[in-house]
Amino acid sequence: MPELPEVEIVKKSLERNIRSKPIKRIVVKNRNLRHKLPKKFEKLLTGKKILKVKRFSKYLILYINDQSFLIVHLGMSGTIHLEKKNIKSNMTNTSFYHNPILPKKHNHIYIYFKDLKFIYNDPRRFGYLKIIQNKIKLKEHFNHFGPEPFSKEFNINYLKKYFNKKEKCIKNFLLDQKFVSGIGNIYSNEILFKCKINPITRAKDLKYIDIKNIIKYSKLILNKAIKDGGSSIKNFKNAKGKEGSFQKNFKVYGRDNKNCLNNDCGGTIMKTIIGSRSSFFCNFCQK
DNA sequence: AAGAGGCCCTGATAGC
DNA sequence: TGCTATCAGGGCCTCT
Repeated sequence: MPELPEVEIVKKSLERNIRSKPIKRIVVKNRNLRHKLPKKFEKLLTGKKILKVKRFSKYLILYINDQSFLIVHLGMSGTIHLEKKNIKSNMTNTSFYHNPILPKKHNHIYIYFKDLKFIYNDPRRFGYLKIIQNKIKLKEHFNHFGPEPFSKEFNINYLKKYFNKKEKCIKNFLLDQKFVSGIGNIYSNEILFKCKINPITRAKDLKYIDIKNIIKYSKLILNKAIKDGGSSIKNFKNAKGKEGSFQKNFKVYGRDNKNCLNNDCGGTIMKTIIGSRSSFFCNFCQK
C-alpha cells in the first residue's frame, strides 16, 4: 500500500505521538506476518523507550534506548493506528493518512504506552516488524538499497551509469529498490507521465533530457505527495480524519480510458501490464 | 548476471 | 443472492 510519501506521513505522526515514551506492554494477536514475529519480541521491547522515529525508503525505523532498532514495513495493506486512552468515544486518534476508524479485523500487534496504544493492522500480512540489534546490523539491512530520490547520489552520473546497456524498461527500474528507494507503482506511473516517457522504454535508450526529468520529477512528485498528506485510495465511509489528498492529483493512475490532462494533448490514458503491475500512460504525449 | 515470473495473503468489486 | 475470477499501494525467491 504505502510508498515513500505515505510512510513519511506515518513517520511524522509517530514522531509527534510516541517519541520518548516508555513501552508499558505489548500484546501480539498474530505472529504470522511476512516474517514470523519471534517469541522474544515482547520481552525485548517492554519497558524500553522509543528515542526517535526515522524513515528510510518505505520503512519506519524506531530508535530504542538500548541501541537496538524496531523496523516496520507496511507491505501492501499495513496501517498503524494510535488510539488515545481514557477517551469515552471509540474514535481513534486521527493523525494518519488512512482510515481514522479502527478496523475490527487484522489488528495483529498492540503496543501500549501510558496514554495511548499503537495498533498494527495488516489484512494481507505482507508487512512485518523486526527488531535489529545494533547500528551495524541496521546498516546491513539497508545495504542493498539504492538512494532515495531526494539523495545527492541520485544524480545524472548515477543514472547514466546504471542505465548503461540495460534492457529493462524504465518503469521496472523505478520500482526496483536496488536502483532507487521508495518509489512504488502509483508514483512511478505519475513520474513517467510528468517526464513524458513511455513506461516500456528501455533504460539504455533514455535521452539525457529524460534522465534529467526523472531526477527532477521524482523529487517534485514525492515532495508534493508528502505535502498533501500522501494518497488515500480507498473511500472510507464517514471518515473525518486527516486523509491524504494526493490522489486528487493523479494524472494517470487509475485513469485508464480517460482524457489526458495535459493541455491540448487530446490523448487517452492507456492501461497495460508491465512486470506484472498495472501501468498507466498517455498514448499521445508518452510516445 | 540480468530479467521475467511466481508467490506470499485477504478483501473488494465486477461479471455471470 | 451467490458464485467465480480478477485485481490491489510490495518485495522476495527461483528459474532461465
